[in-house]
Amino acid sequence: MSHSDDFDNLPISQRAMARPPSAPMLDANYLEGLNTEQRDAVETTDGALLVLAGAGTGKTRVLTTRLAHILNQRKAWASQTLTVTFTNKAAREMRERAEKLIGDEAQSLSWLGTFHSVSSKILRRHAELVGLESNFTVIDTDDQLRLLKQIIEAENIDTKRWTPRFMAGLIDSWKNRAVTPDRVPAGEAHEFANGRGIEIYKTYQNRLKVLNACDFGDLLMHCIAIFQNNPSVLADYHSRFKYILVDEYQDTNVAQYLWLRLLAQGTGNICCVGDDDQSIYGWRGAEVDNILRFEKDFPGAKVIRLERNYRSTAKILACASHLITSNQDRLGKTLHTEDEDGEPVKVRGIWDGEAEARLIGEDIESWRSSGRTYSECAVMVRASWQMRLFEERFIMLGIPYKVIGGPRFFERAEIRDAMAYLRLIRSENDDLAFERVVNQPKRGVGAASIQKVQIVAREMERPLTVTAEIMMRGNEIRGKAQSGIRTFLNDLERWRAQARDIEHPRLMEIILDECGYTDMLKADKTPQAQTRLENLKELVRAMGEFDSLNAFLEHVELVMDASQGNESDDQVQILTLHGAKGLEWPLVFLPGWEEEVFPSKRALEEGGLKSLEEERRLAYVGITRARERCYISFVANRQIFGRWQSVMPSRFIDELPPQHVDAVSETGYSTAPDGMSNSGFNNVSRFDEEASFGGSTYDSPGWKRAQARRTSDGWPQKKRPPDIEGTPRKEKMSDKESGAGLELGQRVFHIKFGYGKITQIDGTKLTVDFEKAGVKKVVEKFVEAA
DNA sequence: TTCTTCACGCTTTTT
DNA sequence: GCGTGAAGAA
Repeated sequence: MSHSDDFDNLPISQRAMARPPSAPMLDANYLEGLNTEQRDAVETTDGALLVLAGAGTGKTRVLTTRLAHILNQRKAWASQTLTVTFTNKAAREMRERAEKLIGDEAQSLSWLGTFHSVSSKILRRHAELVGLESNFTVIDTDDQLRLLKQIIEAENIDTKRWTPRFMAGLIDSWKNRAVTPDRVPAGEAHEFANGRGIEIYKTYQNRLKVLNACDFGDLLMHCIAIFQNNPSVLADYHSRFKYILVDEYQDTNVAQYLWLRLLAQGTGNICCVGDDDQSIYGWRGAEVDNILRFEKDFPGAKVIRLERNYRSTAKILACASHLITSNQDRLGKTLHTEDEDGEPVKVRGIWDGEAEARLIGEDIESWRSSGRTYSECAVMVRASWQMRLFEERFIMLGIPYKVIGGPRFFERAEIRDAMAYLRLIRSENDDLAFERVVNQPKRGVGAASIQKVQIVAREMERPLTVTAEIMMRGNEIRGKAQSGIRTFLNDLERWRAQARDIEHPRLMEIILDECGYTDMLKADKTPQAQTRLENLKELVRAMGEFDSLNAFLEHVELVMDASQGNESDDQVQILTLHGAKGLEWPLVFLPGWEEEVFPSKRALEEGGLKSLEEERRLAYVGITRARERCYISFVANRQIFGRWQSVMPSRFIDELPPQHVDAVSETGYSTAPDGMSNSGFNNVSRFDEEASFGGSTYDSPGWKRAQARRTSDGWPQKKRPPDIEGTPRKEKMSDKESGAGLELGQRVFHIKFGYGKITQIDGTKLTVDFEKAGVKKVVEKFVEAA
């Protein structure tokens, strides 16, 4: 992105001219307004430093000010600092804020970016060291899955039983831990098709090399390999990077940790900023351990805690802090504020999801009519399926809203198709792109014909495009497929020629029109076709912002988010808790706090205690997003995947400090059937009387339908297909019988009852003395060592 | 080859 | 409840 690359590469004389001695020192007033700890974190520039920055303690400010301070103190040129973030958004924000502090010099922060973009930049300089060319492509998940599917099928393994997705997950988890094919632990090798996973991993890596491609994990893996095997290259980066800054350190995985450690060995000047209580990406390989172990990994490291919160009212903060103390694995911080108490956090029990959406809609309307704005409100859910209800309700009420983090622009099918055409123009080696669009739009080239070409291509070791051309000449393909491939190849040839003297956005239009894609969408009368056409127009527009086709393609591969405009619109934000990190609103709604929804059922089944703690951190993140008001709610009945279920309030609700909470029943929770306890919620709202309101109160159609589906025990019928033998599946907590490996007197954890000590063992039956309930209970399942 | 039908399975998300 | 993906039918 930045053009003025490295000062390091300039002769000293030119460096001096590039930056005259009279360059104004920044006013030191950028340090003003920082508290003692923040200032300490900014000024401790040398050595290893861990900044434990709690929610709302000014983390980004410290990071950017620190960067400015290093430059201002003339400790390094901008190009000698390395700053890594996780998302493009965070990188963009850092750059913008740095620009405000140091002006144009921020342009020279050429090593500020995501782990992946920095890695890709490094890798392009040394690609030959790992057998790639410097113009390698970065493939995304979709291409990755199709590639894996081919490989697994070629190995004659049933792709239904051993899905490419599962294999992709394994490869991902290996790459997250920087595990190369020859280092896969024996135990994990058996997880896929009786140990053939390693073979597939190897073949996959080889295929990538042939395609001159990388997946996202490879960007880091290859860098690590280069550093480890080429001391001179590493030494070069050691002298280059005088200061290293890392954002969101709690989200680093093992590979990223190794990457950082290799680079930090040089000067030892590394500053990591993070918050162990906000680590919510364990499921994609993040290791909280990295932050917990920091002082061991970097001996002599200093740790600074930022505990003064500038965001939330005292009551909101008290709720969040109290909740998170239920977690065992933490470094421990005590957030405090000098803000006023504010309103207590409101906890509401509601009849069902529709009533919940109605109520929140009303709250937002009254917030708005009291002179506040929609954009000051956010609804944060655990899973994206929960968003639908709110969207429907907001549409009905005419509340403007915006869903954050919906389907990504560059992941839409039509955009990916268009991109595939461009990739084929760029390089005839792009087999994945060829497969994607030979028959898109339909040219009568079916699976059978494509397979024919693939077989020959493999034998000749040539790309599909070239092979197809040769087969055409040899008349080896007949019928519809013949003419289809013929026109496809001719078109490609023509477009390639045109690419040389036509502006690339115009070329895109020509391709889409001539290949029949536009016509195909125009003929399609479904409403989606219209939006697809508009998306393609947007793509053409976006291409105009880049100098060349290559520049555009390279950008898209790493920065998969289209910058969305009109941020200034006054809209309520609907987003997932994961999407909310780093953001804040005056008014925050946290609906859906029910057991098995939040904490999510899958998380508990698969990850046990570790996941439960992560879910709790998610709750913590949610509450701490609120500045002024926080509304938590749960329902008695919820439709999940179209099935009605009675649900229990989330355990997290009972973990809130009662003195800071205002608990209310809004819609007859107290009269809920199916033996639901009323949990002390006795108020009755107007919805209870107004069954005609349109939602599903007691005698609404929705409720009747739900009743009809219920079996005699009050639970919905479930169709449970028999488990297929051999189906890969992680061990569920619910399948784990207790007793195995547990001893008398051992401290254990139970998903429902919490911590306790085993007082008696009788086969699989354990008698456990639970700390919380203060009761002895006999339990058979859901127990694990604490 | 393409159209139709049936079964499955389904957090979270970035790069 | 909905979209995907594979097997069978035209």
